[in-house]
Amino acid sequence: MSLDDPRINAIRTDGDPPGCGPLRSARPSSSLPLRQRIYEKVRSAGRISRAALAKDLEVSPGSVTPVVSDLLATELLCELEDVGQTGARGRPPVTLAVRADRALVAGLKVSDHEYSALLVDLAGQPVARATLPRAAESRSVPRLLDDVAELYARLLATAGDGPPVLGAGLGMPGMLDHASGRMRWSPIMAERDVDLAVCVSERLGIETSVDNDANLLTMAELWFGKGRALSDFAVVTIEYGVGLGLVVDHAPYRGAHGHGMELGHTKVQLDGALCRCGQRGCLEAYVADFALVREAAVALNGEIPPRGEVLEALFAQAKDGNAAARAIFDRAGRYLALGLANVANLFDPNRIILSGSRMRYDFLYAEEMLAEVPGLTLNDPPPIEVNAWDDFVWARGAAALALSDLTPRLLA
Amino acid sequence: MSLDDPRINAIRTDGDPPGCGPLRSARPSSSLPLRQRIYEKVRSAGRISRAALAKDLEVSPGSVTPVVSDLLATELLCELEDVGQTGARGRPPVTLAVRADRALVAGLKVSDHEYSALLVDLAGQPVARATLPRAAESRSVPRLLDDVAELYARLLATAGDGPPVLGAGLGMPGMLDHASGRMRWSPIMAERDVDLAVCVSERLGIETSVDNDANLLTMAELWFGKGRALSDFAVVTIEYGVGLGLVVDHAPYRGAHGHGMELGHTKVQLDGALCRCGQRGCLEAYVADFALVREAAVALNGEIPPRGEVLEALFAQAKDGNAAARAIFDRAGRYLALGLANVANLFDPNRIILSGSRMRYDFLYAEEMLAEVPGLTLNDPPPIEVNAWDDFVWARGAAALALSDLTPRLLA
DNA sequence: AGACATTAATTCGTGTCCGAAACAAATATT
DNA sequence: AATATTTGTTTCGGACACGAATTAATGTCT
Repeated sequence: MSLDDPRINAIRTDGDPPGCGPLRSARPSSSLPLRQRIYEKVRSAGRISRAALAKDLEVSPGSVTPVVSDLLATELLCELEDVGQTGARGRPPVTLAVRADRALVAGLKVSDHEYSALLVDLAGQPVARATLPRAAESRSVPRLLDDVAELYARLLATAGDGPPVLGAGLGMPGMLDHASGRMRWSPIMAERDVDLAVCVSERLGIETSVDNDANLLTMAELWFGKGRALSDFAVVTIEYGVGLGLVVDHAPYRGAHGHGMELGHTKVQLDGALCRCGQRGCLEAYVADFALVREAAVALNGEIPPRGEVLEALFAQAKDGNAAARAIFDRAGRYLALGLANVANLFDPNRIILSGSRMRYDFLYAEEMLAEVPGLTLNDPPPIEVNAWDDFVWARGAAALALSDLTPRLLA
Repeated sequence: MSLDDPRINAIRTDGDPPGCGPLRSARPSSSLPLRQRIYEKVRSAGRISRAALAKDLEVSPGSVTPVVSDLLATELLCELEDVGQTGARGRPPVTLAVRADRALVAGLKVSDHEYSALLVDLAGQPVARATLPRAAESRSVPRLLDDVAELYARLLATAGDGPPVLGAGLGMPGMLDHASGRMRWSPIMAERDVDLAVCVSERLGIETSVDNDANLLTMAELWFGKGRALSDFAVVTIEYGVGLGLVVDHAPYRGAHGHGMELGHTKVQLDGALCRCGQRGCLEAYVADFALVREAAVALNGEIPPRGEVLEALFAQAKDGNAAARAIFDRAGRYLALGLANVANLFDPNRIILSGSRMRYDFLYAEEMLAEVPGLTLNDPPPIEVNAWDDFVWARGAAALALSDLTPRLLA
């Protein structure tokens, strides 16, 4: 099989490591069956030999061979014969890779204005994408199911014939519990306490996991992004509100109740600015869109641009030297720095990743904002970096969620 | 062997469950060898039959018998024959318990004014205690080692002859990394970056683990306190500063770098009150002793009591109707509530335990302070409770640390 | 060219761990 | 006394993985 063979995962050309998924398994050695550890290691590494597998997993070579043979026989792995280029002495290793074409999983993301979807193979490579505009009045669960089914149908149509789709992940804003599959509440839905995973699984006819959007982003960073090599990190995102995802010991941490972490509603000021949640002093009330927009009228001398363009106009003014506009962003930036510092102080992560769509952090003058953080943390703060993705990150994270839930079933 | 036999752990008379240690093991099933899981389960339960062991650990009864037989043979467990009181049909179960008298571990605590130490048996029951006043000038590592050795000698003298001491735990304020055994920095020491665990192990002649004081308290709650049955909780303490300990999935979480969490230096106000750390707006700068004391002069009309009695005098005045004194405590309480709310928002724990010595939370009018928290969290806050211990909690936590580190060695 | 070193992968014997089920023991109920 | 019920033990077998010896495929050295 050649490297161009579509069955194996494509070679990345950028500096990122190949493969997908966390670089080290979450559990300590010997918790999971060797079969799963080997498969996940191959997927994570992208391409790896048996000998390297044995060394990395700290098992004897004699234990690797039969497991790999079985995985080859069931066509979950394949051998790449023409890798050549040894240069070293000794018998050249046989490179292994996952059979990416054995199955696909779908990642689905519901947001307030648009649905997006991605189909990825078992190596995590996208093979198809689709979007669907969201009708504003679509706030009921039956309607949601219709929309998701439509989105999924479009996705399958785009992909054409191919491997079977064996799992899906679905994400949306709100309080969603991945473990139970329940949606407790969502800002874009009227109902509460819905068994969303069950409903969607039945409607789509495939096993579906659900999670909230901040956790999707965290999964995207853990599986495909800058968090793959880190044991403990935090993901902060600014979209509708301020979201937070945590990774503890290479695994996503969802708290005791399974809902998300609420960085956006941590209090940064007693009796501070009013927040959408009805409380005062929330970080969101200083950093989120609505917080900036509500002050924009002053800076723009009452010339309110059409809805949806306020931030852009304000940003242009700030760059143009408008002191009031600049002051708005400055304060938001300082408060965001404070929020990040608090995350660093409370969690002591390896790194904080500001993730999401690009512009948000431009608005906040990321460089200047980040420069404030060291003055607000007791120890040296962890490296903080901005990771800008395209609009399909969320779907990518949902696909990672589906993939991580599918893997045990696939290997069983 | 009767229940009065000193070899088994004493029966608790209060409502707490018997035994010590987390009620569920941190790791998923089958990660640790069954031998260790059984021993820890017996210790955790206090008294338990083989059949119950099999059911609780989800292993077959046939797997339990040989392991227990071996543990009986090596005198790590014992059978209690006269428990009787079956009342039920069928063969009465044979109750097992750990042989508490097989060995002891020491818990040592260094603070700014006093050293305290506790000797506990393998069931976690204290068998001896000792204290040693600390000389103010004692800020060097050699002197610390001398003092700790003296403390340990006193402890052994108090205990008299008995089982061997097989391990010790040592805690002090500052940034201590349990995993590496290093003290990066401590407010009560002049040196930095000391391999403390190695030094103390050599000096005392027994295997010693180190950790910071907030984590000791967390261990105490996890092993002996209200956290035993919880999977995820936070421990907040107010002593010299404001400390935080976290338990994630039944195991203490120490962050990526092994130092403690810095709740006391999370920022609750931009450009707020000046903190000892040199930054502004830290929670500590509103809640810790020094924050209250520096405002006391105003409330006490310049009549400054002798050092060390300021808080008591201020508290008395506040209770007596002094509005200024009351305002000082009120503000501190509100900020503490804010800090607790932030912990709840960021961590989503099962519970938050305010732990430490009793008076601190009286100062802060715990009831009224706690009533503020729900107004500051997005979701319903977790139950928050005050757990008041005596002055030996820290040593107790250090002993728990030693015990948890000793167990694998003991069973090997 | 051929012996040798080196690295990769397989085979095979062994041991550990644990589950399933049959069996033995000790009690209460009928 | 017979039976039901629950606890604990024994035995067999299977799954899993280690480790040593073996086979395989290359580069290096003389």
